[in-house]
Amino acid sequence: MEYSFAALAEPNRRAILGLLLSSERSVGEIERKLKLSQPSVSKHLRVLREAGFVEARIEAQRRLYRLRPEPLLELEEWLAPFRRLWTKHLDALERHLDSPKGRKR
Amino acid sequence: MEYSFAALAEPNRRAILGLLLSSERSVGEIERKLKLSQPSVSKHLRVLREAGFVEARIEAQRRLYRLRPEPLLELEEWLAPFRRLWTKHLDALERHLDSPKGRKR
DNA sequence: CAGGCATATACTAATATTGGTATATTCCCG
DNA sequence: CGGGAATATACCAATATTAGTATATGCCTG
Repeated sequence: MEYSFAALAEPNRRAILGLLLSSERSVGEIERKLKLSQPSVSKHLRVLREAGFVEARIEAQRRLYRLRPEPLLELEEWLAPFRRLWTKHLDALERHLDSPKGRKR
Repeated sequence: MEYSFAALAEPNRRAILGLLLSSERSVGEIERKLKLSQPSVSKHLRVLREAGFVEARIEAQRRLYRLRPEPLLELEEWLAPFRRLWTKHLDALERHLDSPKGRKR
């Protein structure tokens, strides 16, 4: 969890995840699609890999990267408690939380 | 969007959002609950404010901070396309999305 | 097996982020 | 109105992140 948000803070890394959404890709493909330098792509992929967002499959000299769901799922879970903020039933919910039991002080 | 992930990358800032989940809080309350220095809290709040995650209400010398849903909602939306990665009904879902109506291209 | 392709890594310089300390600002209250 | 409380900001030092350039590694193919 700690590394997930940091990994996603970089726009190019989010772009890479977006690319991988449709299919697995080699480093070179990512490089060309996003117009990044090869070392830059490799380094971003490393961060994403260490954070668990992607994994690589080796095919000859290529590395084919694909998404891994886990960290994204955790993101989803982190987000869950905040959903009530924009849920339609906000009013009823708040009234409930403001009831004697729900209050903190 | 650009600033959202960066803002969330910092653990103390996520902790602040967590605190605000239950109710609005003054800077001093946050400071005590999270055991952070006052300037540190103010600075994190600034980042959160500029990214749209919180807003402040002034009450005498206090600033009462509370959550704003917008950036979290955007996060949710950014996440949406990735949901299919962990959805149980993946197979059925894909078949549905591949049907004439659901297709993009 | 030599050359070339695909990818990773080391190193460096530039820039950004964070925490700390000191100070400024605003407002309340006696 | 003077002092103190609550918060913000400026400044600095330490550390982290990023892109770039050069180089290393591994694996095909002729």
